[in-house]
Amino acid sequence: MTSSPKHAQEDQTISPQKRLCDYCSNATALLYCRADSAKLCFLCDRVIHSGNQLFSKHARSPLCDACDSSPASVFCSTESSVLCQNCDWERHRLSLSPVHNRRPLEGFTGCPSVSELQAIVGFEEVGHKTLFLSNESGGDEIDGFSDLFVWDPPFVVGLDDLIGSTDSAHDFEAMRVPPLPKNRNAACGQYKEEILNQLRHLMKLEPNLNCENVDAEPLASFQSLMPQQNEQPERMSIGFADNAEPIAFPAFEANAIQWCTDRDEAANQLCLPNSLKRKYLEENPVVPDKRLDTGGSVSHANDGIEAQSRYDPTKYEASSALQRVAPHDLNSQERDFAISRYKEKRKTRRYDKQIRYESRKVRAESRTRIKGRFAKIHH
DNA sequence: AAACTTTCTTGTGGCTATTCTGCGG
DNA sequence: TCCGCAGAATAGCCACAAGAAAGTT
Repeated sequence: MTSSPKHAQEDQTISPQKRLCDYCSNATALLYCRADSAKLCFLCDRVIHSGNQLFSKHARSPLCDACDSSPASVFCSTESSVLCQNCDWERHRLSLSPVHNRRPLEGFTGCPSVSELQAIVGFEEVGHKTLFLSNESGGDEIDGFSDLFVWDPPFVVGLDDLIGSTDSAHDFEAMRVPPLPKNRNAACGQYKEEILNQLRHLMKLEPNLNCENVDAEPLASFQSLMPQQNEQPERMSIGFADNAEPIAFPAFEANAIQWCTDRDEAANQLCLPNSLKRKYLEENPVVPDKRLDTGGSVSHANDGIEAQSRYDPTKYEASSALQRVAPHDLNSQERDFAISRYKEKRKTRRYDKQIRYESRKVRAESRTRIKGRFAKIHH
């Protein structure tokens, strides 16, 4: 490890001016709403997205600690930062030690209560009482919660680990049950204090603002959406592979928080509009490297489910990524770089067809056709 | 600057023709 | 090694509402 959290924080220039809430232009923005293309503080997020059921469907994510302008999708516990995919890539690509502890970050929709917001940003074990106590004492106890944000990622044996195993960077303990994180969702990045401050502020206003009767059973609405803990070792062992069975999410309910991850259908419908994903993929420097990306036979791999059934993408991609880049052509650093890039790219890959506009799909399905082609409708 | 109108571009699914792949003679 | 066949995979076509962009008031 070349960059400790402290070091990372020194590198990080926290700039409140850049993070001003787009709505009130006053508070520090902590969330990003893709649908609104807006940076928002907790309060404005609440105000805006409790307005009606349609708005409440907007998927929000933590704001990237690095660029302050994009939705974060990765939490790096080594740097204690939440990062968007671009920044995550930039940072960890250049890092000489690519084994920072990172994990996908989950967004949310709906109109979360303070309790749920606590859970979302990783303060679920803090509790209301402690939150107020912390407030009364000026918030200096924030560091007292620091252990809540520590999560030692488990050593597990997955394909990715095996790919990188030749550099003997890992000491595998096959079959070892990974320790569960103290606070699975702790991912508040560099703005812990601001998050706590705004949570406290929200809590004071909660009786007036609460758009749901969730506090009767705080957290219940989204805890039920979380993977069972006893599933975690298995999920971990597959390294969040894209071809993993998606989590079965309940149907969307306007006021229920929906956890979004990159690996399930809900994520692609709620978290990141396909247009944005496409745009991101086009702009993201992660993607274009001819040596890795121009496998002709792979070019249609994301066209449909059929493609998925044709081969095991994990096995194929892993082996082909290494085969196409002949090992003897690369030194170990380049190889690590290529592999880490492959891993990053795989995180965002989807194999099922993505529908950008459901309304167009509905219309297309109901349109008259002649031999499969759309037919003119004569009025 | 905001509201409104017009023009241009995009995305959607079922079918078919074409291309690719594997196998046996 | 070449050829033919069968089956699988892929590309392209179609119309038009929705969305985006540009222009006007």
